Amino acid sequence: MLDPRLLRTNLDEIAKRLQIRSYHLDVDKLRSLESKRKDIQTEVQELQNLRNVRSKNIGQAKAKGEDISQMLAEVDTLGERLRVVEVELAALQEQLHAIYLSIPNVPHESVPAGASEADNLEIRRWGEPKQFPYSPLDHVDLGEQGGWLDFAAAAKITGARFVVMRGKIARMHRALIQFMLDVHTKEHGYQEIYVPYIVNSDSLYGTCQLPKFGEELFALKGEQEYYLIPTAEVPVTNLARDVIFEADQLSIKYVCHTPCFRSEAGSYGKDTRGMIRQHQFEKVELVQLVKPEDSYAAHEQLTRHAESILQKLNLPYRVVILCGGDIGFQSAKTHDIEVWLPGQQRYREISSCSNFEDYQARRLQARWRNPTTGKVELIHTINGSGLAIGRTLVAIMENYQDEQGRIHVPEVLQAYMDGLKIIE
RNA sequence: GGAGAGGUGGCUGAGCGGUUGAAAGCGGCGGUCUUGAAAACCGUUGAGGGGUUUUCCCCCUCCCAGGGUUCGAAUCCCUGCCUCUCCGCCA
Repeated sequence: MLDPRLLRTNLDEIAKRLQIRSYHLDVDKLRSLESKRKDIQTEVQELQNLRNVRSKNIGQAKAKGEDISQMLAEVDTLGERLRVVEVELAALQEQLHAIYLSIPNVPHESVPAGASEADNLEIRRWGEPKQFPYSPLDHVDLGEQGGWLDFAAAAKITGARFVVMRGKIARMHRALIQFMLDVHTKEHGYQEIYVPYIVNSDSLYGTCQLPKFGEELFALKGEQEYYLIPTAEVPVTNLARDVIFEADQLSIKYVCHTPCFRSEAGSYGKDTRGMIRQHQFEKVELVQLVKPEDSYAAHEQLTRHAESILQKLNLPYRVVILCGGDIGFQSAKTHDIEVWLPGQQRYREISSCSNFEDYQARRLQARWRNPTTGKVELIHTINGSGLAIGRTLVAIMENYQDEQGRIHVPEVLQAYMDGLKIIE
């Protein structure tokens, strides 16, 4: 959520900056609602004040043993009038709040304009896509041929967009999780954290999956309103909800492996083949909670941390800045890391690293005590995948295949697989 | 699942329905004292919002959450959530 005070004072400028993501802010409507709000709120507060003063007087008179029936009569109609305007104010504030929740974050000045993926700005490339002397297979063919990936079995057990993995590939999938957690904890200074995979709706509002993106979530049946997490971002970032940090506690760096569950509503017909887009997948997530002044340096650093995994696995990739039309709702700036997939002959997203500035923190009421101002202020939140496990497995299978359909194990993973060099 | 107890400020912990946003203690911050530190003493110390072109002041809201009773609720009544103790069950 954006700062309501800023929306009041700098409305035109915010509207202008939101145009970069092709978002139209109804400035006139907001202005008129705000001025109505101000009038009614003033009236409510004046009436409340009157009530408080009179009630206090009644109390004092009663204590002295005076007759209070006259005073009670005076206060008679006040409550009714107050109730009416209070209801009116609540309705108005709810309306305003709903609008505030529907306004996306203001993009950082370095975010390029653009309508779609095609306008994203490539900022660097690492590694060279390998030239195969034959036509390389994609992971689906490789996986089914080797008996490692079984989409039919998953479809029987559950349905579309699930997978069953077997044998050494299942083992490598597990190894990837251990490997990434080790790198981020030992080399990058993240604290490993284990969290619930089921969350309540407060948490989803906190990180802005609700109310706008509820159709992406799997809700659980039962007495409680519970949801499966779509990403570790939800439970991990919500650790900061309603917390006021001391300056010396920041920055906080968490790394967390969880499964992720996404309904993928609205992506019908997209990536229907293979493991690229599943309802259930594993991810190692990086989350940083930082002081505002540190957030862009931290965002860059976190992106590099995610990249380092691909470098260690020797997988070619590129990094792009998402343009205004492609950037996520709550993000001020997002780097996508895209890995080279020989089976598709193109770069595909394997990590998305975003700086939300104070947009999430405002919803979460995640704050810190700023010693220079002496005030309680919002922190900045940053997160990114480090990396998506399923897609990493796909990238390894496709990049490390040989002509016999075998998969060579990347060197850094061999220690996690009893020294195994080739999966066949 | 059954039976009890409880949720108050950074922490501990008071709080007959009426100057209680909340006693007291601890902690934090500032000061006095000291060569320095400790101790002692003095002062100060919650959050959110609105008004006011505003380092001054005024007002409103918040004592788990949501409803209700009342002129007036931290205090009374309902519902929910959470925590603790005991019993049962269980990976």
